[in-house]
Amino acid sequence: MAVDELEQDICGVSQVDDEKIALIREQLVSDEMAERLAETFKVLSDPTRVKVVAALLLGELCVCEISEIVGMSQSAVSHQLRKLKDLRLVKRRKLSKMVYYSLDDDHILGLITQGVDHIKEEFPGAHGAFKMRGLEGDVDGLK
Amino acid sequence: MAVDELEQDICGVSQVDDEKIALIREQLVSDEMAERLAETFKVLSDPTRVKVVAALLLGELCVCEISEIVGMSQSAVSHQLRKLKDLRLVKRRKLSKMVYYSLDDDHILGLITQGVDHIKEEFPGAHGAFKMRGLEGDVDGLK
DNA sequence: CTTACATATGAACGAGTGTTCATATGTGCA
DNA sequence: TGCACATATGAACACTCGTTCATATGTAAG
Repeated sequence: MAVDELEQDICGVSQVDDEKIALIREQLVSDEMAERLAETFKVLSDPTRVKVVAALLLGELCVCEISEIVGMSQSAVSHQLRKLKDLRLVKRRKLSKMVYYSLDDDHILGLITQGVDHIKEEFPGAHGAFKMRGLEGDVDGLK
Repeated sequence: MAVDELEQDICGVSQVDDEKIALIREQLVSDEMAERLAETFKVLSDPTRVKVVAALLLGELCVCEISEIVGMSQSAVSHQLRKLKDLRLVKRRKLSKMVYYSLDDDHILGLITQGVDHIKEEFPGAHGAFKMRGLEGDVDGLK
């Protein structure tokens, strides 16, 4: 297309450049989609929540179990689980007094896996430096 | 295993429960990995940066082009590109005065795709409500 | 109705984030 | 050397976020 050939064009307000910009804007994600994507990634942008999600990759857990696993207060975990639930990363199952949490769909595993792969690519020689237990053994088998 | 059978155990400080917790902690991602994953997702947790990345999915672009496409000041875009570069989501190529940015590896496309799929799953009937231009046409073909 | 336990929630504090504005760096051209 | 342009950067502001603490809700047992 003409757009590809014009890639070397001077940046600024030339007419051809405006056409290229307009063409890309048409193909771009909508504002609403960009916002929803950002929200989804934001809920995974905290080490605590990543650990919670990683723990749930291994199976269903109740709040106090998660609390002990990630080494944080029950209140903090409950707050974070609410955010994970609001963005539909996890779902709840009540059983008497307890509430069991689990992953809502399997795109979550896909996200974590892509993230791990990206980090592996960043540091190709560091496969042994980081311990990625649960992400290259049992869980990878769940794919 | 015995761990699976004990899932109904009372939460708290019982000995069997402690064993289950210890077992999961062993399989869990390390603190360092959780932190690196969170960092990676954090850089995608802003709508502006998502749009920048989405634009770069369509090809290499210079700063002022990105600036016009996402409708933000050159300074703001430059700040964000720095964060994307620090986390190795994008790379630079200098050509005379201009600096061209492009995606660093193709796990980025994987992350965006997984995110979009997750959102589609959240709202199964809303495929037409959100416009995901560039993510179900040309770019999907790049997979 | 109490008591005990699991979980949820609201207020509040410190830490961090994204933008703007002004300015600096660096390149090409006259 | 001087100017114009593309990009980068530092300071500062309003705003958001994650945790803690105290307390509320809900459930089972005595």
